[in-house]
Amino acid sequence: MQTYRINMKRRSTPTKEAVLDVITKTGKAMSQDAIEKKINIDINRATIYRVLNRFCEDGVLHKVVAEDGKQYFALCLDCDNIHKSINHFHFRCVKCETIECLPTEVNFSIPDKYTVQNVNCVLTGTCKDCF
Amino acid sequence: MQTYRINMKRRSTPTKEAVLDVITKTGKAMSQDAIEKKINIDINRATIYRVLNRFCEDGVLHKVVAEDGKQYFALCLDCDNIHKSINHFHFRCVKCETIECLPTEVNFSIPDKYTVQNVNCVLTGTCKDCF
DNA sequence: CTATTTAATGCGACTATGTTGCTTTAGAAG
DNA sequence: CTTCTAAAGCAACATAGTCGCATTAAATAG
Ligand SMILES: [Mn+2]
Ligand SMILES: [Mn+2]
Ligand SMILES: [Zn+2]
Ligand SMILES: [Zn+2]
Repeated sequence: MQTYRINMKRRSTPTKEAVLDVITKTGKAMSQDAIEKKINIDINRATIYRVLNRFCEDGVLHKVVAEDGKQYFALCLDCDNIHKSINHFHFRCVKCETIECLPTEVNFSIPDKYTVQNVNCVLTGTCKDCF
Repeated sequence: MQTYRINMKRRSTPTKEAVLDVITKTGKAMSQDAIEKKINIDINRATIYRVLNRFCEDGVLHKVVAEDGKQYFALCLDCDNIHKSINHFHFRCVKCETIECLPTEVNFSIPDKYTVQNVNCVLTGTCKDCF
């Protein structure tokens, strides 16, 4: 057993605001480079990753790894409201290259003695806008 | 529409045999570097990737991308026999660092106008051997 | 307001992971 | 053996993500 304590000493910085802002406005899961491109101010690559990971630790964002091997970060607001839980499917459109959280819950039964800590499910294809 | 033709002119080489052999014996999904380490003969990195991708094209192997962003390759024999379809869950054990195909089928409903071409579902946690 | 503390940033170096172009090697078939 | 060309080797490249360390700048105390 391990004690887990959320770091409460977060400082509010322009970088954090900008990153969260662009993800919120886009309404999709975004990669580091997509965020960097869409943001007006110049933020270092490593910093963006650190900001994103901090947001994940704090439960503001959640991370998805698509079959392109890249990490995508999406708001967790959707998880609580629209989606049932954090275990929802994600959809990657090969045409518009966007990743979105689906309202579809991931259901599974797991063999005996297995313990699941994380779920990463991505469906790939064509989205409603690119049909 | 595009005509798709499977390349029938595959040659049998020691490399192909060795790669398929180690994957078969391990019985798990393996990454390029794991294969290279476990193989006795010295095979170039790029060659291993090309062999693996060719096997995928030919339906011998299938590829899974885990949340570590790496590609893992597993036998498709299991898909036909043990598993119901190619759309099965995969399990990544954080302790023994192995990835295996689960007999658990992936079921989902997709919103209207979405078309699914590929499914990539990985559960992470502790496997039965590491419990 | 200034001074102090330390979280956050920038920068550079570094580690994979995977791909591609091009030359060389070696299966398969006649 | 000769021919054809798939496959292998090699090197270069691209991208993704991390880490150490110096610097900057929020937060807070005084
Ligand atoms: Mn999501
Ligand atoms: Mn599988
Ligand atoms: Zn789309
Ligand atoms: Zn295990």
